[in-house]
Amino acid sequence: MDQTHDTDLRIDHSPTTLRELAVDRLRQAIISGRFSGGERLVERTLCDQLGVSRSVVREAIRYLEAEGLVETLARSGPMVAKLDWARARQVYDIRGLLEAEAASACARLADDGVKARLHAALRTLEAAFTDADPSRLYHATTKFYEVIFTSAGHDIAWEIVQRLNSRISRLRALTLATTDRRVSGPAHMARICEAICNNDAPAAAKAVRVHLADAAEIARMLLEKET
Amino acid sequence: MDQTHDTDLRIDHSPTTLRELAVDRLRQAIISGRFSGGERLVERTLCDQLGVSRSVVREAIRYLEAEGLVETLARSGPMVAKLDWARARQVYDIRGLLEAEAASACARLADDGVKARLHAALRTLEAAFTDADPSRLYHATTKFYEVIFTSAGHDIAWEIVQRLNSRISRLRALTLATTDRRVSGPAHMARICEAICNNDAPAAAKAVRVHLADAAEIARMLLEKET
DNA sequence: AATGGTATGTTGGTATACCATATGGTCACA
DNA sequence: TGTGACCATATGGTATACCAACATACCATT
Repeated sequence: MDQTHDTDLRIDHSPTTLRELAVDRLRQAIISGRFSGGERLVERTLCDQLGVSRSVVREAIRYLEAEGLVETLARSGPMVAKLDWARARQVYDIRGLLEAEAASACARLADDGVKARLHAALRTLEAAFTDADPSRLYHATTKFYEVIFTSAGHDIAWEIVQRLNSRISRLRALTLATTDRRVSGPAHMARICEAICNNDAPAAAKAVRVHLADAAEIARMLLEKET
Repeated sequence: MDQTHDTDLRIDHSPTTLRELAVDRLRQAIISGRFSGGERLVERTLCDQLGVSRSVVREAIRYLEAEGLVETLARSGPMVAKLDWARARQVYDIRGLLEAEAASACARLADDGVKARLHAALRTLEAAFTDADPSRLYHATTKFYEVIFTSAGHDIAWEIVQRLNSRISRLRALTLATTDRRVSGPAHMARICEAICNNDAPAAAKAVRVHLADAAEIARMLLEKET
């Protein structure tokens, strides 16, 4: 709250380059399933679709390649990275480690401001769930975790989790949509929120692990069914 | 050993693109301290130094940017990412989680082949230590962990750890060099190796955590001393 | 039908041109 | 002397054109 005073009257220079836009668009297109796994990404086609030049497209692809969303085959060019259960399982395991740790730290540190933001995120999440709005639910879930990670000071872990999430984004969208079978989604989140608001670190970590184990189980069934 | 028969007379198509080479060179230059943290990376200068065109340099920079080694400021261009203790601490924490989990899994799964490779890696590590060869020590340590992660099937976690390691590479080189104060380096590794070879998962995880706590402590002192 | 050549498409690599912006300096003027 | 206008330079961002290598599909010859 003290250094904001410094940056307060700073001009919001936001020169969002074309490249950043292209990265976002492409990432979103992959995440949303617009491009399916294994699909080739032909540079010049993307130039037309995005309305930018090859330089921009190529640099965007390099970025997404380093993110793990795109893999470039030797002489065949870039394609959307494929996802099998062996890899997805690893992603869920790593998320479990990082998110449990973050929730634990958050529970130890949470003050009233954090708790308020967490409750707010939970409310929009529940609203999105009752409205059956997948996109809002997706973003609300992300926001919920963002509060946990950033208030715990785990910036880098949050970067990693976001990257992992975009890799399994299709699965994530599916699991979020499949939660009609159980009331798991918001119920799990509510338990996480409750544990953090009670400053109960072990309970928070446990609640996160339960939620992720559940999500991973749903993901496994989805993945093994479709192959 | 059986599929090598298939690929034996296969031409070793190594289409290492200029871009990959550029990425490796730049990464190595940053890791080795050739470019220090905060230093600007002027594109056209890099073109001359690397002997490639701007396209290649720019794409390489995008890759390293996504890796977290380079950050691009709004209208000032790319620069080598800086590292403070707040971020380094997070990196050590995350490494602790991932490496402990990997060592644990490795200890559960390790068969004779894994144990042999682990011992081999440990021997070259110890040799590099007695020879006081920092570069070999660095690579041997990396190799040691690579055996642990890959034999545990934690490919993705290994990717993440490697990325984190390149971020703190300067620190890592320093901590590896500073271990004359204690005999910690290879001694810790030996204990990790021993626990895994005894298939003692909890001991392996604990040994990893001890080693990392030690490394983090050295890193903290180094970082706070130089600022 | 098998073989060998050919055409096309895609990519990697490069060079170059143009524009916008930031920076720093110079110079005229108050 | 200080101030503001102005310009030159450096740099990043973007677009475009070109070429070579390679893979794939297709076609012709035997």
